[in-house]
Amino acid sequence: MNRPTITDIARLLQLNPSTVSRALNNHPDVSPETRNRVQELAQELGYAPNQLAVNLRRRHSGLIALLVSEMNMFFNPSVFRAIEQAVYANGYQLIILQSNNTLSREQQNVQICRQLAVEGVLVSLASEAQVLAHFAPLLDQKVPVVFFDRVLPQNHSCSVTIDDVAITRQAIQHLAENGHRRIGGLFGDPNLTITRERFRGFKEVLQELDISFEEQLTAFAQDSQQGSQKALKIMEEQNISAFFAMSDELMVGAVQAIEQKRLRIPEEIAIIAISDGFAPEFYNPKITHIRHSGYEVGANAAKLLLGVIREEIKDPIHVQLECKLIELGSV
Amino acid sequence: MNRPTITDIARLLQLNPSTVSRALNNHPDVSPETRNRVQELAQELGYAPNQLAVNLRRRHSGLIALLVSEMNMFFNPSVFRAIEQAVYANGYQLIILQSNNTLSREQQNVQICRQLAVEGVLVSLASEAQVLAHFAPLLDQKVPVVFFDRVLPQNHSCSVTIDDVAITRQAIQHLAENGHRRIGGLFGDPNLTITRERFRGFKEVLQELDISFEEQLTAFAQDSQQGSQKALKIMEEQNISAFFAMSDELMVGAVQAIEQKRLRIPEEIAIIAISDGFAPEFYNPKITHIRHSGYEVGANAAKLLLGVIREEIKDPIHVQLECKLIELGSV
DNA sequence: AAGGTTTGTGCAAACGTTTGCTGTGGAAAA
DNA sequence: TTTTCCACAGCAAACGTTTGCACAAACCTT
Repeated sequence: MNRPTITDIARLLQLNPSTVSRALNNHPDVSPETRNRVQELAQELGYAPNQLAVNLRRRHSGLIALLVSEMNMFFNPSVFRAIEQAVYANGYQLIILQSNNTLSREQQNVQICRQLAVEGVLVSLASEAQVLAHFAPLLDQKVPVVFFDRVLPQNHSCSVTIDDVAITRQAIQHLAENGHRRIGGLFGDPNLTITRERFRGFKEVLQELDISFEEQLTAFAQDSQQGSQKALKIMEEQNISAFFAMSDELMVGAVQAIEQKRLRIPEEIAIIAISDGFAPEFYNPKITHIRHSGYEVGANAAKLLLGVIREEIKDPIHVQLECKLIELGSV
Repeated sequence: MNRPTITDIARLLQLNPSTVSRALNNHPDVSPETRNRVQELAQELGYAPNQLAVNLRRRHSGLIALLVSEMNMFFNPSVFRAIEQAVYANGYQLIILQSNNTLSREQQNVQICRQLAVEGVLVSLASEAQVLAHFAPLLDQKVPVVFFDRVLPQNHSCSVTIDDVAITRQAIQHLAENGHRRIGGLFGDPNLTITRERFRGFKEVLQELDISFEEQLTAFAQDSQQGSQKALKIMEEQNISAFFAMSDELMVGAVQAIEQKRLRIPEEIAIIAISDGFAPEFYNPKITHIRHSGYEVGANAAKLLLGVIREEIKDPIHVQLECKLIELGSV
């Protein structure tokens, strides 16, 4: 037999499908005897409800979507792990949609969310997205949306971020306390708010510390390889005693460049990064960093989303996570 | 108005829902004039088909499931990227289910696949899974399943793997050609077939090379940190001139240990690994490795699965990917 | 013993589509 | 003119559930 349905069970037991449905859902209206007969047969036939039909009838999908720019090995895996755990623990399924950092793909993904009637959406924006208009189809339908990590300031939904300026200040101050005054800065995609904010923080704190900001000591790079090249260039053309890397990817690039020049960390050049905490362990000495936990981000984003779905959260909440300085090596 | 349906459009245009459906699907039976009227109104109302209803009616879900043991930063991201791309390009949605390496969770995930009526399943087994019985509910319903990476030898579905013995031979031979005869071996979870095969290959090739196998030169570790500890122990207690690491994770662990002992690569100790190719770039000199491309694995697995779904592939195909030696530093 | 309440079950509609069949009007063919 | 055919649209069933309502039988009240 093909996959058995409620109707099959009803026919075999001379019952009405509705009774079978109630029996399977432990509805109090059905007699214990009938309930048992139904459940036993269901077990025997290996019955599993057709979730498609259930969802259609119940007008929800049990789906939560994760919209993410791309898979990368640094930040994402721990975010995913946290989200998947929370989503699973609450009986939802997670579907993952990538935008590859393009706006068009992000728009498509929003459409897909609508079509699948997802009940909530977690978003880390594509770098091309400079405005949130393309989320209107979801927001109009009151589909809960939570933005995390890569967000835009003007969003009216919940969000999970960190205080980029403060975190950068923390990093640079730590370098300054250790006597560094010529600090190279490695930054990511300048289209991202996180990049712009961290860059702004970088300039601000230098000013506070009475260090003049020199553009030639900074660089923007899209990936670790490019980061490595730009770090190399800075080291060759400028005189710096430390690097600040705004992400794991750029930290790796910087270390690569430093090792290529056969400089010792931290004696000849120091490095500090904003990091999820895993990659800094790869090296010896381990890299001092400000811990920006992807797991925490994911867990908080999921928690907010579930709160909004359950209507426990009515108004947008903007969570800013605390970030701690993790001293693993001297700088 | 709430999300508009086909029936809404039909009512507004004084048409039958079936005509609207056909118009939207460009069915030839509907006049160009009607088609235009329908499509214009649909556009105006922002109509998007309810995929739940479509799927129920069409008796398929448009879903492909990815069952994976856990998120880790090394192998998985590139596998995911490849799979997501292929799945998306073919109009399916990807849902991701983690087992956390437990059998019970993997069983649950199989049930979820059934309930959601997924049309295909890609599986990298949990380490606890020593038998494939729990996939019977899917296989009985003729749901296409493709196993990749972490597989069991007795599977009767398609699979994508590498020749673990051959690849290990390649690595060790390369070390031997460079004069290494005392080689430490770092291996992963011994419950996994890949681990056992690579370990077997390790022993076999040593024999072929007339090097006696010494158990104390090898270790099994679950993660990079444990790998690092065990590598340290081997270096301290034994006299070796090179390490073989069977995965990126263990390579990182080994390098960590080597750097901790302040040994130079490759002058004082060499290292070779089986790797996706990304992490070896972190270091300087870069790590020579056998390239086991996660992207290739994902792409091939997805291609096989789509082939089976489209019924282009009838009989189980077992793909064994070629792996190339990538010499980045001398060993 | 008549009325009221409870208990268990069935009926049918609904969720939003798709699709085989039927039916109509008009054009083309005889 | 009559027949044949075709283009177009509607009807209704189906996908597998859930659920409000109706209803019968059995059980309590007075």
